[in-house]
Formats: sequence, C-alpha cells, structure tokens
Amino acid sequence: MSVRTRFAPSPTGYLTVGGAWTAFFTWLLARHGKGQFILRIEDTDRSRSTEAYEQALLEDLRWLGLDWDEGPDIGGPYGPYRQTERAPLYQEHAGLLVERGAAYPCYCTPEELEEDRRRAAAEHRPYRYSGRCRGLSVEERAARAREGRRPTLRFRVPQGHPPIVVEDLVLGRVAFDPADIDDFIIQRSDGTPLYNFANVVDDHGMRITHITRGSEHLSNTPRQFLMYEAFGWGQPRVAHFPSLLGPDRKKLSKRHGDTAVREYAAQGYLPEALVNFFALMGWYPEDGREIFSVPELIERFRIEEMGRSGAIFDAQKLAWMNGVYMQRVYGRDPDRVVDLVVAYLRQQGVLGGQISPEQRAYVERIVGIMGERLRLPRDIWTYGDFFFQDDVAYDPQAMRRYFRGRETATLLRRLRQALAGAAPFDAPTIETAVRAAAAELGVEGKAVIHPLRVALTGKTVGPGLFELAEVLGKERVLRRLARAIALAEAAEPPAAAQPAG
RNA sequence: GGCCCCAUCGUCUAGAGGCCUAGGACGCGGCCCUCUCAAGGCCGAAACGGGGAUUCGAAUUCCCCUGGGGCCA
Repeated sequence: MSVRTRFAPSPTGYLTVGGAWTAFFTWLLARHGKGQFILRIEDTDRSRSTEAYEQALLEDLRWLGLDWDEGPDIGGPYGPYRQTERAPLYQEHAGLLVERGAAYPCYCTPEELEEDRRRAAAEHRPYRYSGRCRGLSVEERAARAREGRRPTLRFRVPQGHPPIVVEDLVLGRVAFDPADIDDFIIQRSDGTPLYNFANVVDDHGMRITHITRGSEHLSNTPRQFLMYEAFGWGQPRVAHFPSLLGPDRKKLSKRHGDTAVREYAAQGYLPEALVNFFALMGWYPEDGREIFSVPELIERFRIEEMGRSGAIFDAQKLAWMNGVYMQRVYGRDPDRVVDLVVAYLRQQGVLGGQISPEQRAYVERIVGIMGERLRLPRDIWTYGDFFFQDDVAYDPQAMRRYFRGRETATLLRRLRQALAGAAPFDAPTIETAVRAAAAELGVEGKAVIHPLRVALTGKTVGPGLFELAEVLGKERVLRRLARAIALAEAAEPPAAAQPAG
C-alpha cells in the first residue's frame, strides 16, 4: 500500500516550530514509506489568511528541505489544494449527508445555544445539545426558514452506536463512547464548512492513507470516523503526535512562544540541524546516536517508536547541535558557512553594500581560525568583534586582570618591538617572536600572551592569539599595541582602587 | 462540568517484570590538556509524582489519587 500523508497549515502566520515539527514527522512518514507528501492550504479563515503567508509557508517548508509531491503551487491529481477553492466539494458532500439523513439543518441561533449552555452551567450539569432541531418535520423547518433563520448543518450521531475504537499509530488503542458525543455542526449558517468536516472531505478526496496531526485533535477523531462511516468510506490510519511545550510546560501556540521557523533561518541556523533536532523530540533510535543525516532518518524512522508525552523545545541543545552541523558543513563546504556569516554581518550592519572579494576573503580567514567556537553566525561577533572595529571594546574585567600598570606597559612595549621585526607576519613567526620576548623578559609564555591578547582584542576569550594576530596584520597589531600601552600606563595609579564610574 | 491523552535527571530521552546500585545526550560543576575561550579526555551532582494491588521479584502490569495537556466551546 502506498503511503499518502498531508500537512495542512493555515496561512494565518509564519510556519512555527510547532507546525514545522508536525510537518517534519508527517513528511518523514511519507518518505519512509516511499509514498507521497501532500501540501494543502487550509485558508477557510478568509479574514486572517493571506497570500503572503501562504508563500512564506512554502518557502519555509522548502528551506527545511520538506518537499511535497502535490500542492497548491504544483497541483496534482486530487486538487485543488486550497480549501477556499474546494467550496463546491463541501457543499456537495454536505448535501449527500442530508440526503441520507446523516445530517440535518439546525435553526437554533447562537443566542439560544448560549442560553442552553448558561442554564446547564447554572444547574451544574454537563451541557449537551438539546436536540431541538433533530426531529423537525418538513413543515417545522419551513416555518423556521420563513422566520428568516439561516440553518447550520448538524451531523446526526447515531443512537446506540457501538464504541468507536481508534487504533492510533502513536497512542495505541483509544475507545470513545458515542453517547458522549453531541450532534455537531459541520456547516455554518453562511454555508462554510467547519474544520472537522472539511478535513474529512479533503483527506478522503486526496486519498490520504495516514492522517497525522497534533494530539489536540484526538478528541475529534471519533467525530470524523462517524462521518467516514456515514459516507461509506474506509477509515484512514491515524497518528497523533504529542504537543510541543514551552519552558513553562504549556503547549506552544502562535500566541504563546511558538517561534517562527524563519526566525531561526534569519539567525543563520542550519536547516539540517533543525531537522535533526526535530527528530530527537519524540523519537529516539535504539542505539542512542543523535546525529543523523536526513536519508538516515528516513531509513530508520518508525512511527510506532514515537513517544507519547509532550516535549519542551530545548534551545540550548539546538544550539549545540547547530554547532556540530556547522563543523560538518564547514568541512564539506566552507563557503556555505562563510555565506551565513557574511549574511549575519550584513544584517548587523557590520558589512554593507557590495561585499568585495577582499572582504569575503577576510571573513573566510576569520571563520577559519574560529573553529568550533562558531556554533551560530553570531559567534563571529561574540569572539571576533575586534576583527571589524579598530576601536576595540576593552572588557573591564580583562583589563583589571591583565593590565597591571607600568609593568604591563613595559611588557607590551617589548612585545611591540619584537612584533615589529617579525617577518613574514604569520602565526609561526609571531609565535617565535612572542616566546622569544617572553624568554628575554624571563617570564613564562602565558605571562605575555594574556596581556597581548587583551591588548589586541579587548577580551580573554577567542581564537588562538598567533592566528588572530596574523589575520589582523602587522599594521593593526602595532597600532593597537601602541594604544594599549598608553592604556596600561594610564591604568596604573587607580588600578588598585575602584575605577571611578 | 463531561470525555480523552500524558507522567523517568533542569531538558530531550533509553527502559516493553529480574541484564537497573536506572543508561545516553544537552546543560551544569570539577580535573587534565592548553596562550585564553571553545573543542577533546576523565570524573561528578542530577530522575522512576504519590498510594494501593498482582508477582518470589515492578520504572516496566492493573486500579485510585495528584499534576500537566487537550476536546466539547
């Protein structure tokens, strides 16, 4: 049997991490089964849906590498793939249910229903639909229509129906008692379909074999199964994924902390890292390995192995994983990492306009010496801001620790002299010069290396000193040293006391 | 309110009756390495929500409670 799955987002906002996570597993299920993945746009909420969001949704999905076989942009044999374009289908199917007596018009106004609900609450009994319109005769219906009432359509839940058993691929067997289910509305009085109903019509119409969605829809499943039954259709397989939670253990939603995927893209996260990270929320391979390529994921994924409990999105672990992927990508295709870093630098206004080949080559060298420190593009700044601004930001703590007045000034002066004579100005030569200077001064290497690092970079963290000095170049190194010497001397008298301000 | 789902370290999770003095990863702490940081190596702190029941034996099965999430809206 060929597997067909679908992802059906509403174009009312950007693709969020929660949505992308569901989309990913849905896609994985199709790819694992060598089947099709279908994209459907649920744009029935016309007031909030926009064309721009739809485009953004497609872009973000593509960025993640989730490709679809049928969708609004490429069409397919079971289209259209936008709900607003499928209105006639909903009408037709609603008519079918009415003909069969499986659905009936309900003339109750929202006010009347609200009143019922209020009374139920006041009397401390569960609210149930009164069934007021369930057995209306043709004349009674006509009379209500004459009053100007526009009916909704309700699905008639069969009385005495045996328990509805859902064999969920993730959750296992779940049984629902139909007696607990009220006749539910499938079509609004304006003729538009409700989510549950449109979903059934679309999923069946698109030959979806495996329905996947968030577990918040589990309670809808018996209703949908009842509709499949009324239509005389075979049931699809269903799988309900756990929800993604925020750090407060509350379900992530657009309103509540669910970040847009493009936010991560903008920050320069690697899509392969994000996808690998997604895989580990809810599913774990037997051997405890954590880094998987997409083809490996497709091969090894088993939906039966998915976890059932909600997971919190751990941004820290994502950052770690992104770092792992940064290294891998750098090893294979350094240009991609450089591109990401350049994009970041432009975005921050550090680089502007056309990037010259020289500028790019410079960034390339910096990226090269950053090594594993570069987990995200922004780390270029965290560890290497001094590469881009001559006006070095001296970390006060670093100054206090390594700038000890005249003593340091003397040391730096000696270093400056040694470096002035270093030729060529490359890391090995610089190292030799620095260590020789230390020996002459009768101190250990680190005793001069630390102050030198602070003098050149303003900080105590970052790439190897000799490498960064090389990239900086002799001219800048000497200039910065001159300034640092002045700084060190000036720092002397108040060094012991608390600096004012 | 009714119905449904979930419950192992801070987090992601392994675990499908004895292999568990509960394993891995991120994060955290320490040590080593080292020009710093990062990486790497070693070490460490850190969890089976509570109560019953079944069993020779329960993280693992069943029931109740509690907590969290969801649907009906």
